[in-house]
Amino acid sequence: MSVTLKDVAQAARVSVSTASRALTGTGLTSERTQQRLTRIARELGYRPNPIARGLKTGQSRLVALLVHNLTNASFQVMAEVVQARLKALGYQMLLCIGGDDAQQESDTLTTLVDHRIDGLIVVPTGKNGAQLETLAKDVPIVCLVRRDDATDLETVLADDPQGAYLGTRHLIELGHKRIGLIVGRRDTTSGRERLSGYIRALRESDIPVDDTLIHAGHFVPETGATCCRALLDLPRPPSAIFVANHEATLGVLRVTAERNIAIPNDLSLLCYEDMPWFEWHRPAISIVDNGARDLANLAVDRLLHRMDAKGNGNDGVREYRVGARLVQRDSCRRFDAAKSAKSKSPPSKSSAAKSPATKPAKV
Amino acid sequence: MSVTLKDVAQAARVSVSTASRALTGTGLTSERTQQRLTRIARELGYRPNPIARGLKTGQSRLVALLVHNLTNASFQVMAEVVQARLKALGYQMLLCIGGDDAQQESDTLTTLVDHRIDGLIVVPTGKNGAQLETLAKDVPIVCLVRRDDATDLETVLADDPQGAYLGTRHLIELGHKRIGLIVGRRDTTSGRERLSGYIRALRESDIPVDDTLIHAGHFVPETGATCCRALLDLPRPPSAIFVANHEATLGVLRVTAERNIAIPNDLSLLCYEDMPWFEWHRPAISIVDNGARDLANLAVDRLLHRMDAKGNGNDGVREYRVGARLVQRDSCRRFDAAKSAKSKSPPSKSSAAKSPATKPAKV
DNA sequence: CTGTTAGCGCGTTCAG
DNA sequence: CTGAACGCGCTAACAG
Repeated sequence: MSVTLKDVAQAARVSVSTASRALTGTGLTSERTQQRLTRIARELGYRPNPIARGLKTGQSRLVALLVHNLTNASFQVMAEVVQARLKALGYQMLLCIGGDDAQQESDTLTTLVDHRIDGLIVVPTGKNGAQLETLAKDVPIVCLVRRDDATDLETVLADDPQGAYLGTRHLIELGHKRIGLIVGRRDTTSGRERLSGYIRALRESDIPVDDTLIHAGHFVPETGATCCRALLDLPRPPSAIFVANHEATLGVLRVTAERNIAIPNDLSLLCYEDMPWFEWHRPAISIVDNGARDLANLAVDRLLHRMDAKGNGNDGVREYRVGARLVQRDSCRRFDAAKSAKSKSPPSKSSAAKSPATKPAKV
Repeated sequence: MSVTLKDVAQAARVSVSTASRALTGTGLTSERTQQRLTRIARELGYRPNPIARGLKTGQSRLVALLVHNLTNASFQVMAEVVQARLKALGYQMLLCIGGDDAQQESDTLTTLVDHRIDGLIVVPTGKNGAQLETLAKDVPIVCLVRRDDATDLETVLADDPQGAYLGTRHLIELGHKRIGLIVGRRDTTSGRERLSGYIRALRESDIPVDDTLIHAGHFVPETGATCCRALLDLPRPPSAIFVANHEATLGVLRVTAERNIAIPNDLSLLCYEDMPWFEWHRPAISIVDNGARDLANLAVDRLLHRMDAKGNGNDGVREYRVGARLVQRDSCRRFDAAKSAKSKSPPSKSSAAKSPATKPAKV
C-alpha cells in the first residue's frame, strides 16, 4: 500500500537502520549517504508511518485541544489558532468538545492519553483536578482560560480582573454611575474575577456598589435576557450595562431591541469577548477584548516549551495572564445625568423610536 | 508507565494472545476466562494502546474532518456533530482547517493519511480531485457540502436548488417582484445551484430575471456590503434581498443599519444558513436553513457505512441531498406594490428613521 | 479453547 | 560510519 522504510533501504542497498538514521537526520551517517537516502526517499514518495514511529518513541505527533463548545467565539479562534500553529510544526490537532461537563471531560481525557497525545491544552471544568494532575505526569498539559484550582498546572488566563476594570472604568469616565453588570457564575474563575474588576473600578471612583445592579448567571443567552429585563425594570434602571458574560450577550441585545431601547442613546452597552459580527452590527458594539488569539498563542508556546523540556519542567512560572483591551466602537456614549434626569421611568418606546440614527450613515 | 496486555496476561496466568482474544471479545475464548480477564483487566486499569493496535490492524480510530474554517456557522455545528457522533463510537475526531485553499488542503490530506485515519469527511476545495481520488482507495471518504467534480466520491450535499427556490418563492408569495440576490461565486456548486433555484422560482411566476439584481461574489462580509449598496443604489431598488451567500450576511446587515433601512418595513431580508444570533436579533432574521446538523449526521452515517463495508463499497447511490427548510421569522413582510410606489427614490433616511418598532415589543 | 510464533514499521542498542 | 538484531504493544496466523 505505501512505501516503507524497508523499501527505501532496499532501493538504496543499505540496511533499514542506516536508512532510518539518514532520514531522521541524527547526523550519525556520512554526508553522502544522508543526501542519497533523502533523495531516493523523495523519489519513492516515502512517508514515515507515525503509528510505527509512535509505538517506538511513545509519541504520536498529536496534540489535543479540549474546549467546551464551538459556539463561543473565543473557542472558535482558539481552535483555529491552535490548529494552525500545530500544523506548522508537524502536529495534528485533536479537537474535543467537553460541553463544560465533568463526566465528558473525564472520559475524553482518558481516551486522549490512550491515544498517547504529545500534549494537551484544556479549558478545564474544574471538576477533574485529580485526574488532570495524574495525567500531567505523563503528558505536558496547559490549562487555558480557566484554572483548575485542584491542580498545580501551568495555566494561561485572560486578565479578567483588569478587563472588567477597564470596561467599568470606561463607562464611569463616560459619566455613568449606575452600571448594570451581567456576569458569569461565581464558581468560575472568570465570573469571580470580572466581578472583582467591576467592583474595584466602582470603589476607585467612590461609586457605591449596588447589588441590585449585579446579576450572575449561567453561560446561556437566556441569562442575558432575564438579567437585562430585571435591570431595566429597576426603579432606577442603569444608564449602562456591562455584559461580562459573553454567552449572555445575545439575550441582552434581544431585550433591548424588543423594548426599542436605542443604543447608545438610551442605554450604553459594553460587552466582553469579541465576535466577528460585533463590528458589523450597527451600532458597532464596544467590547473588552479578552485576547482569545493571544491566549491561544501563548498556550501553544507554553505547551511546546514543556514538550521540549520533557518532564524536567517543574520550574519557573506557573500562571500567565494575557492582558485585556478595551475596544471602543459605537455602543457606549457619554451620559449626562442632569439631562436624562427628566425621564424617571425606564426608556419609553416612543423615546426610543424617536431617536433615529445612532450615528450618521457612512455611505 | 501504563499497564499493558502483557501485564494483564501475567496476572491472569495466561498468554498474551488469550488475553487479547478475551478482551477484544472475539468469542474464541471460554466464557469463564473471558469474564475473568475482563475483570482483572479492569482491576489493573488496563487500557489498550491504540497505537500498537493500529500498527497491527492498520487502523487508528481516528477520523478526520476537513473544513474551511470555524467562522462559518454551518461548519461549527458540523464539527460539533461529527465530534459527538464519533466519540460515541470510540473514534476521535481530527479537525483540520483548510481555509478553502488548494495547497493547504493537499498538505493536510497527505499528513492525514500518514496518520492512517480510518475515515475522512471533507469539504473539498475542488482543486485536489486527483489526490482525493487516490486517497479514496485507501480510506473511506465522504465529501460534504461541496462536490469535487473531478471525483466520483460519495457526497452529501445541501439541496441548494430547492433552498434557493423555497426562499425566492416565499418572497414572491409575499408580493415581492424585485428581489435582489447576493450569492456565492459561480465556480462553487452552491453558488451555481442557489442561483438556479432563484431563477426557477422567478420563471415559475413569470417574473423577468433582471441581471442587475443578481450579484455573485466571494465568501466574505465585504461582498455583502458592496453588493447590498449596489442593489440599493439601483434606479429601481429591490423590495427584498435574498442573501444566499452566508458570509455576506454581515455586510448586508451593516449597510442596511447604516442607511437606517428598517427591516422588514423598508426592505425584506432573507438569509441563507442559520446562525445562533439570527433568532435573537430583532427583527429575528428569516432564513433558509441548509440543515447543517442533518448534513453532518448523514455524512457520518455514510462514512460509517463505508468504513464497515471496507473496500467493497463501490456500489449504491453516490450522492445525497439534505432538504432545505424555510424558517420564517420577522425579517420578511408582505410587499404592497401599489402603496410603496409613491416613493420612487430608495428608502430615505427620514422615512427609515420614522418607522419605529419593527414589531411590537413582546415584553 | 489455548499457547507459541511471527510480524506490523520504525528507532535503537550493540557489534563490527 | 554501518549492519544485524531486538522490541515497542498488539493481533493473527499456526499448532496443540
